[in-house]
Amino acid sequence: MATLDKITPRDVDFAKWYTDVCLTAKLVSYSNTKGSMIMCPNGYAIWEEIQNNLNQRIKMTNHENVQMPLFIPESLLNIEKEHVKGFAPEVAWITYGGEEKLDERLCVRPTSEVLFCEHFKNIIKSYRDLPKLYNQWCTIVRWEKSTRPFLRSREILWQEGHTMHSSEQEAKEETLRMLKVYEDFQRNDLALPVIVGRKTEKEKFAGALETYTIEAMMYDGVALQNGTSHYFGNHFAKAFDIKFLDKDNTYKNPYQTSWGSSTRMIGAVIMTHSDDNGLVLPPKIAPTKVIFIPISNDDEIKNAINKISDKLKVTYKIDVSDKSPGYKFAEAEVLGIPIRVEVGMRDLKNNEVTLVRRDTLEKIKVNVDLASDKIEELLDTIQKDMYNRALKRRNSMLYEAKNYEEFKSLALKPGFIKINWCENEACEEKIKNDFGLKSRCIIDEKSDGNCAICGKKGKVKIYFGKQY
RNA sequence: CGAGAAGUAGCACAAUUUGGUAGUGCACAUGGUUUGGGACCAUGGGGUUGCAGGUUCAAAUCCUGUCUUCUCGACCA
Repeated sequence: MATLDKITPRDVDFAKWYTDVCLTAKLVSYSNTKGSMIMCPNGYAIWEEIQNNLNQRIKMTNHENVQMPLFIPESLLNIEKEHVKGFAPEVAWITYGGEEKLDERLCVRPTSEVLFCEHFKNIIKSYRDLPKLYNQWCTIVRWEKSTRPFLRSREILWQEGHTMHSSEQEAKEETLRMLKVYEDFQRNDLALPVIVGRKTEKEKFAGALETYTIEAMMYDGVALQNGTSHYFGNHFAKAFDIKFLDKDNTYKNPYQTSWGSSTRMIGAVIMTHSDDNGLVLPPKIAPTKVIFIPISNDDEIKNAINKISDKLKVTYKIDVSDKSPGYKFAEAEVLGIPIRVEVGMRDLKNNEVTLVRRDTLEKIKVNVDLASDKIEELLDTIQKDMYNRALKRRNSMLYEAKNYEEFKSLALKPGFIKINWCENEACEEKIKNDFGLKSRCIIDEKSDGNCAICGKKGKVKIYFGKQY
């Protein structure tokens, strides 16, 4: 049964608090291979909720799920030069099959662009075959040097969409459409007030022409990149010789996109919403929305619970273990269950039960007959309140700098700094060297002033911030 | 990958300095009494001290290597 260890307070040691929450809520367990975590039932159930919600959105936008191979032959990976250059330092290689050394090394996919391209080459012949809108849920491997549960691992659970289009414009629209899908999902379901924009040349995906990103700000003001959507143009198509016969009876190379999001989103949810008592889950992705805690074994209590739960349309649990009520309260909080219902004789004398919100720990007494309606209403309220609270906190850590001096005075504060930028990489580099901050994303393709770093003409508005 | 720290039962720690064959609390199991914020009593089970070598009559303890975790840096769609 559950062991509830003390969680290091969030404001004492944020990093320790984070791992304490992950372990105490039994989301993950360390394995004996660095960077490969065991996702325990509590953690995996959250991932399943995320998958269900996001998968539905992916299907609604007409994408089809497929499953591609785990391995990429070295020669295949090498076809697109920029792409290899970006990924080569972090791929894992298979060099032996059983006892035999392989003639050609196999790379464990760090992302699947080349696999999809190789396949698209075979299945795309005509403009009638386009667009191809594929997605897959899978694991990938990137040999990261330092790892942390959910935030950075070597083995990553994610989804990756890969699409091909007959026109540049359609592909660009797809890139932005999926960015919007991620944004809506993260705002509405994960209650994360994300910042959305374009990555700089320096920060974009290896091989992409444009990379768009979903940036979330954690409780401590540090950024977490929570999903990306890439526009590739047709240079992978050219490199892989993917072509289709268009209406005008000429061969053309299709235009490509890809987009991905991973279990890192769970890390973002934890680092945005959780507290010193443990996990706080947004109701929409909480595997269990409601837990009933009978204070004693009286039949009257059981009856009241059944009466309420029978009417509930959301997933619930009844804690019938023989732990003390106080222990059950604490455990429900560690697990982040949005609402717990305390059912005891004292309240039942007035035909009432007590609802306790996980997000605020507020206790609300309600009539037994009205409880189920009230619970479902309260779940919506909690979802909204969690978003608004996170939004308020994030906004309090957004700054703007007009010049280098202002930037310098803000650089050590937790949060993001917005500036006008000339789009010169030297300025981006300078901020990184001077303050250790990297560009998050370009949020406006126009500027309203000079570059805060060099003072030359500004071209765009961009956020800078520290990242996980 | 560089610098630093740690690893003893599920968890937190003791025994390491001075080598002598591992202990406490919580958790776990059984029975009973309890139950509105981490219950109580009784009994019981659980360890090749991360792993591999070495030194020694003898290693949790000393030495070497290695793995994992944590912190800072570098790296990182």
